[in-house]
Amino acid sequence: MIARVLPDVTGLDKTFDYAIPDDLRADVSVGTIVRVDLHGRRIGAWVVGVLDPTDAAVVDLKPIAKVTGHGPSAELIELAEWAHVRWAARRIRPFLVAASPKRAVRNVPPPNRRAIAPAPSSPATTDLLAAGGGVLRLPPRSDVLPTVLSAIAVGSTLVVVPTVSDASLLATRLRRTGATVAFVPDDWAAAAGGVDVVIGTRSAAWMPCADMAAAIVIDEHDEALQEERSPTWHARDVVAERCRRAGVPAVFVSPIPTLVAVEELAGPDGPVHPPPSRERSQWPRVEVVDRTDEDPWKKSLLTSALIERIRDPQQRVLCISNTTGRARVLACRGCRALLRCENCDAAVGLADDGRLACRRCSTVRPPVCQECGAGKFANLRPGVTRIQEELAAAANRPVVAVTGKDDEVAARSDLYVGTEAALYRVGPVDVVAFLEFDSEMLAPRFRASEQALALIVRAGRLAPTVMLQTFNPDHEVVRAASEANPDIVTAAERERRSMLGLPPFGALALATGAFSDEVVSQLDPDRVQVGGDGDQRFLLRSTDWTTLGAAINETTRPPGSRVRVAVDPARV
DNA sequence: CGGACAAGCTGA
DNA sequence: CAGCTTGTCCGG
Repeated sequence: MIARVLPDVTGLDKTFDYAIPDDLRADVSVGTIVRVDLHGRRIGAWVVGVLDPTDAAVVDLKPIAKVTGHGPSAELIELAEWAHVRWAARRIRPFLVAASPKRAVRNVPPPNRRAIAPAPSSPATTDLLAAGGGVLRLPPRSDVLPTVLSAIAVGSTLVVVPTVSDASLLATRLRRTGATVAFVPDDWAAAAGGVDVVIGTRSAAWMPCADMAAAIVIDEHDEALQEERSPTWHARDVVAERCRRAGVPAVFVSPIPTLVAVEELAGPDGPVHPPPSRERSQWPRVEVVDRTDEDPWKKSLLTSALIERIRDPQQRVLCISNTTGRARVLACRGCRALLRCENCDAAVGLADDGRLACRRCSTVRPPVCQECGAGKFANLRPGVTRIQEELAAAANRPVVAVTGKDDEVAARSDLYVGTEAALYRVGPVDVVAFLEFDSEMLAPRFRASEQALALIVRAGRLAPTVMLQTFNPDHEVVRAASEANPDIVTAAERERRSMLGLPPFGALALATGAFSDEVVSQLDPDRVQVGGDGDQRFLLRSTDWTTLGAAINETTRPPGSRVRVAVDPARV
């Protein structure tokens, strides 16, 4: 027999045929990780096909040198081939690396499943699984354990969770119920053998799950589910396609399902959710501080409502302020309106030439207020140090600045200030206050609304009360959060994106880096529309992901080019 | 990717 | 023309 092999070598995306020696015959099948001699060196490789000798024209084949161990199943190799078009990856290798064990796995243990399945406790999940899967909307402060237990009742379940800490916490709780758990990628072998639950972060989408009967993606809206390096694959989409191919139901759980999930993964009736009163009870209390009555250029970010909170020594408060690397937010001195793009409604900043420029759609207009025609503006964005000083003075207690670099917040305090990264560094508090929520909500990115709502969800898990200081109290994000009704954002997003042909109504990619212009010029204009977005920065649009990915993969890269293609970028 | 080999450049 | 660099090709 002959093994067709893909080398685990960067820059070599080509298959080679090797003879399978008789003594290795039983150990070699599609997915096996082997070592072979190629061009004078011994390299690792995946077996991607096993052929009959009559199929191969070549006679003189070298033998496989050694069998390293088990690797991704044939189904996952096919999924990798799909993903390489879906995310316009030049090579299949990164996906096979994601699907392979970190260390050689010689033996796969026998199945280890709990004899009696734990009682299902989420009827909604049971119904969704029976209906072939869908989207389950569970409020921020609810527990996902019943959902996973209901899935286990059906059979082996693959569970994807955005963060390591949440995944290991859930794994521990699942073990306590008596379920057998493989925490991947560490327990790759156990997962391949067969357990009740295979659980892990993003990469779990590529992990083995013997006799998979269901898959659950937790916090489908979370950006951590997308790989930030190219290829920018998204665990939600990988799991959806994997389950579709396997004929297995998948449930996507989130307090705020993305428009992509609602349109593509939910049933015709949309996401399944608890009755509004119950959903509302597990959302944080959202306190909207309307700043439109203030003088935006005179007043600091400390509103009277906030000062009242931080002066209360019983209250642990985390203040979130975005100061670094953000577009400036301007307000009109005449009518106090926030300056917005006339084309797409995003907040606009002052460009170097003195005109107003939108970073979302690149529309430029003269420095004139869209509401009253005045030409004088106030910059609404002070620095973080000043905020810290102001907070300390107003609260009359020390303020800890949570900076990006500290792993742990050193000083124990009850009053913190930081950027949104602080939401992942500070423990439970009483209040999370977004000092300038407009910079999140109106950020010049097409997913800004969903991302702003995600911040409220994150904050709502740290604190029972979330404060939003805003000049736009009627904005869809503010209303959705206060009313605990994510449909408000979904409806607005659906209208906007279907009009602009943005995902899920079209395919989008961002090409950056040296020689991007040369690569982009090769794209077939009938299939891909190219928009310039600055020097060596191009937005690529198409009708669907397959067309876009195939067209990008057909391009050739000139030597020395460092072109990065981000398909379905989270932040443009 | 990395080895092999060819073609091009340099200096004595 | 040896000795070195640079570029292109190819591997089973």
